[in-house]
Parts: sequence; structure tokens; C-alpha cells
Amino acid sequence: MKKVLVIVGPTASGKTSFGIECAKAFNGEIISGDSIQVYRGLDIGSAKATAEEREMARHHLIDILDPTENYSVKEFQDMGRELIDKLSEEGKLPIVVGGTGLYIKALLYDYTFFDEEEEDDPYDELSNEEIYKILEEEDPEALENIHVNNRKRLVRALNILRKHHEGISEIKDKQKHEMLYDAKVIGLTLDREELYRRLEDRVEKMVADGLVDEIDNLLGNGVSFDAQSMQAIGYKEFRGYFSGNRTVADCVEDIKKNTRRFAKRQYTWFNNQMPISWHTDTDEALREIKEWINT
RNA sequence: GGAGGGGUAGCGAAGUGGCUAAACGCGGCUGACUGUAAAUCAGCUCCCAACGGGUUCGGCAGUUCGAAUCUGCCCCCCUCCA
Repeated sequence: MKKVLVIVGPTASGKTSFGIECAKAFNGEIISGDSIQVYRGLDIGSAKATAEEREMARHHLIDILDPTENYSVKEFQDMGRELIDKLSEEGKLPIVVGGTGLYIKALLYDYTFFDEEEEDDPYDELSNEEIYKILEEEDPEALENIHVNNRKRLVRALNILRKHHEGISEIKDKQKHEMLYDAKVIGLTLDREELYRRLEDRVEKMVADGLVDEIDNLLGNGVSFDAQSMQAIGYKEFRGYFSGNRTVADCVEDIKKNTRRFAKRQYTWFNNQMPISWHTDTDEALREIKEWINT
């Protein structure tokens, strides 16, 4: 099996710099496992690796899309796997670095997606309860982890049923739920309070570094707040500011709050969805990686 | 010194005799997750040895079968007059 080093953790845990350190130490290249850093022009708010950092190690899947385009786990999975193959052939270590849990899991495990694009929500006329009822009859297993209030999931489950004549639960049942690679998944973590402090400092720094101008430019270039890219934390919160009814300070508070919650959700995902070797100390992490490389 | 308003769980804010450990919002915590995932959704949030028990609504003392809700005194805060 191909070796893949994976570095995960909540936002602001130091993944970027540790990834670069590993790339240098193990002759690797970085594959970004991040749903926002793919967008050109969303630099400050997405905490993208800087130009200097990208000089130090080759980065993939960053700046590959226009902010008006959509991106999804399927595309990430396809491109990521291709890169893993290519790098492995070249004798380089693929290093996946990112905080988007679903993307990383879908890359590593045999999640299967269909080729066609997703429709938005073609069931205007159906209430959540009605969709729920249909699923209850045709794919009850899927409902085990979909709540009635979660329309997005309800719609998705029904879409699959309608188009492919099998339930989402059947699709899952066909999978092995094993990793496709010899992956070493390292999680970077730190004390919660300290993380929160760091998050907040980082948000302040983003604003000082020109986040508001960055957004202003995006808007000037025809990117709307409705774009998928603009749903990112650090961007969506400024909608009120640009429509004139909120101050920058208000927006910044929202960004901090949303970032805290996001970090929490990342922990929930990584703690419960994949086996991860957590580290506070990068030297220890490095040691563990060395051992794995040599086996 | 005088007149009025107010002190409720981490914060904001309802409640004005029993159905109230106390609505609701915020914040926080926990969890779910197979195509928007930095998204979407759910649960918990006074304390505990917890399908039960223990302490609460500025403080103390009362009224009452029963009080956050009524009475008295005290403390603190705000506005206005002096």
C-alpha cells in the first residue's frame, strides 16, 4: 500500500508549518485537504500558506479555483487520489494537510460518489416531514443518522434514491470502511483555552493584515456573498458590514465565535470518525512519523 | 436629604402566591455527519453518589398549608429633584 502522511487538527493548531517541516524532512509534497484554500483570492481569511511557505515545500490543491466556482468532496477525492499516485511514483511522500474532516476521510477510505452534479433542492413542494416519510418506507436505514430538521441530508438521501434506485445506506453497506492507503494520521492539538486565545489573536491579525480589503476586492470582482466560497468563516460574517448595518467590530466578534465553534466541530469529527494519533509536541510527532516511514 | 426605577442561573431577560429548578435569547459544552462540510443538524447547560435527592431568584426576618412572586427592615445599583 502507498504511504500517505496525513496531518489534521483544528484550525490554528499549526498544521501548515508542521506540514512543511515534514515535507522537508521526508522528501514530500503537500496536498491541501481544505475546502476553502482552493479558492484564489481568499488568502487572508482562509489562513492559506504564504508565498514564502509555499517556496519551502510544493503545495497542491491550493488556488485552483475561481471564487465563483463550486467545489465538493468528490472533486477533492479524485484530485487527491491522483496526486497520491503521482507523488508515490515519483518517489515522494504525499502529505495531506488539512482540517476538512469529511474530505480527508473520503480520500482515505473507499467512499464512493457519483459523477454527475448535485441538484440544489428540487423538492420545493415537499416538507421535511413528507420527505422523511418517503424515506421511512424506501430507505429507513438512512434515517438512523438524519434528523427531520436536517433538510440538506433529507434531500440528498431522496435524490440518491430517485436517481440511482438504491438508498444511501445501501451504498454505504457496500463499502469496506477500511483505509485504502498505508496512512499515518497525525493530529495536532493543544489546550482548549490556549487554542481559543490563538484563534482570536489570529482573527485580529487577519483584520490588521487587510481582510476587509480582501473581501472588498472579491466583491469588486463580481464574487457575491451567495457564492459557495463566501460561506467560509471570515468572509460570510462581513455581509452585514458591506450592506451597511454592522460595524467591523461586530463582524469580527462573529468570526471569533464561529471559528471557536468550527474548531470544536473539527475535534468532534477527528475524535470520532477516524483513528488519530494526537500530539501536542511536534518533535514527538516527528519521531512517530520516522518510525512509520521505516517500517 | 427627597422622589421614582431596579437587583432572577456565566451574561441578557421573562415570571408577580401553587402547574417553576424557574420561559426565551446569548455564551459554553457534547454529539451526528458518505457531494454546499469553514456547511447542515441534534442534545445538554444550578449542584450531586442523580428515572432520585440537595440548594436557589440581593440579605435577614415575617405572612401563608404553600413565596422568585405578599409584608418589614437592611445592603447595593440607576434616573430625577435638592
